[in-house]
Amino acid sequence: MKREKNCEVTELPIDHPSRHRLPPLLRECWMRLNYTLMRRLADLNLSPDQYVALRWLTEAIEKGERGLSQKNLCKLMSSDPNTIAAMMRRMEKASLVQRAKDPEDGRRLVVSPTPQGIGLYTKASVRAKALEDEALHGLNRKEKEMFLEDLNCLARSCRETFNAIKLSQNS
Amino acid sequence: MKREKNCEVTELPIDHPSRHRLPPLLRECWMRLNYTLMRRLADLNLSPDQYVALRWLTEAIEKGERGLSQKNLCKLMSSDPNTIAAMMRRMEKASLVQRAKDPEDGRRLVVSPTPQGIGLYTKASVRAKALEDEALHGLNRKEKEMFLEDLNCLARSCRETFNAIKLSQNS
DNA sequence: ATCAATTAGTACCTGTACGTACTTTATTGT
DNA sequence: ACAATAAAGTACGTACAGGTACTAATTGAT
Repeated sequence: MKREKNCEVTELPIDHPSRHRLPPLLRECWMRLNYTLMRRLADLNLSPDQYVALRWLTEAIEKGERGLSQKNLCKLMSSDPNTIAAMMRRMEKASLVQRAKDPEDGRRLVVSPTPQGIGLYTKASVRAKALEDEALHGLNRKEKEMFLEDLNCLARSCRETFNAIKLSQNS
Repeated sequence: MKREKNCEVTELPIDHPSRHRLPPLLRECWMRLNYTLMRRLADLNLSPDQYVALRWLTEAIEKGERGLSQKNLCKLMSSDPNTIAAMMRRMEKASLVQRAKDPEDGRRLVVSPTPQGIGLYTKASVRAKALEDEALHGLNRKEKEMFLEDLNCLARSCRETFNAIKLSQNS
């Protein structure tokens, strides 16, 4: 039965401009969704990012590949070599993944999930999928489909501006 | 004239499941949009998060308030007290904001932007808005409107699950 | 009026995002 | 064949995300 006594700012007014602007909405969705998943995976000692990495690695194994290079993980996770390297080091220490030099290319480290890592991924994926459904429960099937379509379109635009920057850096 | 010789994984296949799943799409949009803004604000020595903070602070001043408490900033930015405190400390050192004890409540620190901070925000906001338009250029006016509507709905769901977790923590 | 509970903020920790500068291994142009 | 280039990782630094544990100020219940 708690009340805000000195209610400075609690909720955004329904007509606040931020309700119609992309960056604040996107930020809020991502932050809260990520935070919620973090809390729901906390007992597994798995962060959302580590979960995503395990997903890509497990799928690669299922497709019959030996694993993924860290570079590949960077691209798939829209991340950065440094970030991935640090994460893989932690995950290797936690026995969730293994790393081995690629015999075909001595520069590459091929990362693969351990059985333990795959098991953890399986457990976590149930919760992650449930959360996704909860987040989208306000939209009906048709709306959901269109929304994801638009989001995909947005992702494409973001990829383009992103690539434009990345290319201009090597000049 | 660069080519990938050993093209392991470059682009996601057009029918990959990730193209229709919320978390990967949301992650990609947010990461890339944020990264792009970061690069475009780099010469101003302003991070995307600091830009967002300046936006809330400047708007508060324009509405005639003295500023915002750090707690308020937390809520508005869907962030965390620790994160905000550290950011405000950095921004105070950079003379972008001032902090003063609230005479009405000795616990609170009221943060307000300096003239310099407001000036920087004004410069940055032009670039931020341009980026937003670029990101959404693939959607027409009607689609854009509906998309933001749905995103708002998603944000509401995320707020609810988020609040559920926050409340259960104090029990 | 007092004392327990709540609230705002801090200190210090781990983990993620990304920058620059570097090593090692592969590839390419001549 | 060999020097220049490029690619994959790493080391180390700063900024953000959030945890626990703490201080100090305020509120509320008795």
